[in-house]
Amino acid sequence: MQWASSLAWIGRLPSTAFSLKKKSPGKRSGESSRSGVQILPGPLNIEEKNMDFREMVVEALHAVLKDLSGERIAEMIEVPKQANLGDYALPCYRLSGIMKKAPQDIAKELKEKIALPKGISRAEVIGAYLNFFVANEALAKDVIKRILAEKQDYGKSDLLKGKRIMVEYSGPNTNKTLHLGHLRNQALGMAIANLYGANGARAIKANIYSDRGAHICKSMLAYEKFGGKKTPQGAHIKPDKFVMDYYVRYTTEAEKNPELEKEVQEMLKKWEAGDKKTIALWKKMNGWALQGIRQTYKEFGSRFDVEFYESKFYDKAQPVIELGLKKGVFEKDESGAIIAKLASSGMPDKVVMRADGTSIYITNDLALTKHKFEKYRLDEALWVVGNEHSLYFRQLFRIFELLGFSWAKKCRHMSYGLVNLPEGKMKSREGTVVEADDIIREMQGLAMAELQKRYPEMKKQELQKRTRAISLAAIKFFMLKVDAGRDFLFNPKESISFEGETGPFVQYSYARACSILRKAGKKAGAEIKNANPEALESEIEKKLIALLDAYPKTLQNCISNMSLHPLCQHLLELSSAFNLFYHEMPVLRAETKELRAARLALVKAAKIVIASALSVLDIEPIEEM
RNA sequence: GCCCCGGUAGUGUAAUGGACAGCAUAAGGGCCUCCGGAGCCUUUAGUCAGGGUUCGAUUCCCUGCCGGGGCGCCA
Repeated sequence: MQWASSLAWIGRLPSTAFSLKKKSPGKRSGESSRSGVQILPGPLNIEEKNMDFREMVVEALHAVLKDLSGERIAEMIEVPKQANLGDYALPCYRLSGIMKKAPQDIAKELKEKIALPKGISRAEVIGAYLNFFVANEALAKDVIKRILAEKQDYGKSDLLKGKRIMVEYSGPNTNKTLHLGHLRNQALGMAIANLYGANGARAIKANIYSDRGAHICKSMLAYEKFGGKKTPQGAHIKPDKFVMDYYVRYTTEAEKNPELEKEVQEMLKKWEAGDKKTIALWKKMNGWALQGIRQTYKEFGSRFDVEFYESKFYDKAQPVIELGLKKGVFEKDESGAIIAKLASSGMPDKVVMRADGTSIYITNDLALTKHKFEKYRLDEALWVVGNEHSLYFRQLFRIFELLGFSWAKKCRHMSYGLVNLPEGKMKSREGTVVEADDIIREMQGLAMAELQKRYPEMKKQELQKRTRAISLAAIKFFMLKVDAGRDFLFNPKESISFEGETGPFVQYSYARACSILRKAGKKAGAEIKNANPEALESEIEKKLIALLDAYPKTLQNCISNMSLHPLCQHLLELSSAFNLFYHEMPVLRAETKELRAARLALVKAAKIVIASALSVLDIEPIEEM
């Protein structure tokens, strides 16, 4: 949404390595001469090799619309929403503004003058659109051959080649268990890192443990007062949950006794001073929390290449603070607190260090971000953090700019909305939090029940393996299929029902494809190798092929918009199209040997693309459901 | 008070300013001697209100209404 225009160095993607770009250097879209656009019948000398159909259409149009740059034309080309309207279309409305003619007439004139390249079977005027139809055979052959040759690499690019991008996500507090919102965060973090990785970047997955500060002292204080010598092991409670119980205890006690707040501040001071007893308590409780949180990461499949701890960075900010004071970016106010003055940037001021000299959250980021860029030589740092912190990040990034750090412009906040539940709101500071562990367990239970119903004889090990894959797919896909910037409603029952727009639905389609290939027997490999995809002529097959063809474009769309949901939507369409194909078109018992081979090749291609897309989303494709 | 973000069928959601606003669920009607029915086909139903820009607005601008979030020592 508001971060859509980010990633400056990615910028607007050129329309698929458009080859005419070189021929019109420096000509920016929009400045092409208003008056002199004419339709000229032109000689056509289009090389067909290594050019996709879109480029062919653009070049053919460029030949008759010489006054418009190829880029400009490429911008105007659309893909019709209805398949029966063709594969590419040129809306002529904008041309009518330039050429002072009715758009319908322009479309007609273009149709007459244009020379169709091979591979484009026909052009048709429909309303004010000139629609192009790719020859079925050509598209089928091209797409399927390409997928079978490139395998998992199909659709991936080297757009981000050489870029080092750090994706920081999860960021748990070590006084609480992970909650439902963390699952969205982690699904997004892993998927965006995978997406960058698939397009050539070195994507570094990073975590920051917020393991010190006033909030941590609260659970420590409660344990000190009420915990005695209890341990998670003794109490048979998951260790992070055990720690959180004391945090909750603090909150209820503090309502009765506001004096506790002062004790917290005292404890924080002692902690920062390195008081032995306080540190020992902190180490003990923090160890418990980390142990429990990591267990949840393992369950959910969250992985990190680097782990940072606030406790190791909060006190490294002194040089940055001093630089800020020297440059006048920061000021000390009457109370002694250090303030970043941001009014001239149109933002509220921001306290960067408390009056008593202790650190707050931003103090850590001041030091850690510098460390990230210097040590990891990043081209971009991304923070996957909820959108309630968007002002915080605007302030943080602005401070970096004011301090004159060269990398200030390479910081991005990937924000996301709240996860709501049917029963009510999901907020981390209210009592109604839904714990990640509970959600995962609930989903596993439902997945397992479904599997046991279907396969009562299944062995325990296999059952557990599938349960895990399916339940995680249900959660992750549900989290990723909607626009990250928006709040959305997570409906456990719906995602568990395995009907509709769900991860398991996609997995099921994949399993069906695998099943066909398995049953095709040993000769299938040879059949596919020698297959002639041009035999695929039905509308159903064509639709499926078109979606396979559009996959690379969807991936690029995801990168330029920093979003994952278009990929999920594409995957749903692809799965639906595959299921329809599966239902209507016999493969193993196809009418002819040629058709059988061609359809096997199509199934293989669909299988490859589904698996590849799922792996970007960090969802496991399974051969059997 | 100021700032940011939302408002699309009963419900959940999609749509670089373009064709008939897609999809899923729910509700109704169909399809298993046939490669896995966790599937497929089909019917009903929607852009908060009012202005503006545009050939064209769910999309951009303004106003209002409703909802969410944020605003110097909480993460």
